[in-house]
Amino acid sequence: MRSDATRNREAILRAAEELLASQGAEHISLDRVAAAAGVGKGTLFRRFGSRTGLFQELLAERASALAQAIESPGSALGPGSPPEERLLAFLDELAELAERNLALFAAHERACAEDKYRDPTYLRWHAHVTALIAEAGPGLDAEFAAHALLGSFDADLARHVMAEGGVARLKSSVRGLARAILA
Amino acid sequence: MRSDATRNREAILRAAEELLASQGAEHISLDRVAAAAGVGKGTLFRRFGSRTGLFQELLAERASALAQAIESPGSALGPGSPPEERLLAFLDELAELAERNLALFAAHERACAEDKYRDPTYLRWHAHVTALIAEAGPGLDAEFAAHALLGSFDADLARHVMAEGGVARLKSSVRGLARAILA
DNA sequence: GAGCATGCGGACTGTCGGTCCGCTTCGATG
DNA sequence: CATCGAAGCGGACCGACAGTCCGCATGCTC
Repeated sequence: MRSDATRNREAILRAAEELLASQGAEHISLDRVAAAAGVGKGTLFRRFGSRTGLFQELLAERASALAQAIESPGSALGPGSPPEERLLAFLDELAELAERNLALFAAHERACAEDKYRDPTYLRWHAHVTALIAEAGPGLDAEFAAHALLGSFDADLARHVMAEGGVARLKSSVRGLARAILA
Repeated sequence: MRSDATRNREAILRAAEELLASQGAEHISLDRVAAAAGVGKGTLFRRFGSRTGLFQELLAERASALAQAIESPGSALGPGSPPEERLLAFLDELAELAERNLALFAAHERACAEDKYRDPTYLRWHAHVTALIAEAGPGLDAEFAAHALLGSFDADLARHVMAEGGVARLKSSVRGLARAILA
């Protein structure tokens, strides 16, 4: 990749973040993002392919720390801890992530409306949760339960829950659901 | 309402259903619905206000039998039965409804993307499920748990689950989740 | 059958995602 | 440093679509 391309890529991602932060998830058109990045629309599309691609990459970026934490031993999240603990810790982190990136979550959902289950970040999360549920071994459809659990972080639901009670309520409600599933 | 208005209203709803059945949820533009109904676009908008309004009414129509069943005593669904039984019966019915109306569910979701929690049909379902969970009385955030449970009927998730195992799997997975929540 | 509220239709508008292509810039090579 | 091809750029352009508007038609009431 040429150096100007790299620079533009970064500019676009930062512009998108800034618009999400300042305007919320609605009314973020790609024209606007391109303009804010000081870049032509063609450039945006060459880099990211589509609206979907842009928000997927943005989410992947924001989720990368968590993705790493999942795989490195030494915390409650990582391999080595009992599955129950890992799951609860993971969900807590996800709640934090959702709180800090509600607008991004919303925009991402909107952009991935078709093929919601083909987003790489979501797939990783889902595989992780499914594995943990299966490992903890209740007699449930683990794959399904994982989807249901991750559904808690649907942007609208999360916003609604946090509107009364903040992240604390989101975390504790999700933990309650997770415990019920594991029991 | 004038008689031609009533007739057109019906024609629009039937045309929308037919397009959903024949084309799936994507690419159903309101122009197309109006054309298929043999009606001008203005008529459609005067009747239903917006895309959202159209699909909300269509869903309400399809859900009306269930809405009635919920309130009339005499079946497992109705008042008089123990909350657990009522909940499971309700979810079974919802699964049937979802199976028969997958495309409508999808279109409805798309159309209600903003304000998903302001749809009257969803609100009724949610109130019902919340009440039943609260009545069965586990130490859970009933409102939240109801959203999570209803999330099972997200069109994409339902399709995905039914792709391997049909309604039977959807029903049993949802029942499993519901039992876990009530336990 | 006259008068009018109600309703009709479809041309029109503004917005947006995505494409296209002639021009520019980067950076490898000698 | 000069050359040159490949990589990248930008923004005019396109097609689709939700939603509006208004002059005309139609059903209803008296």
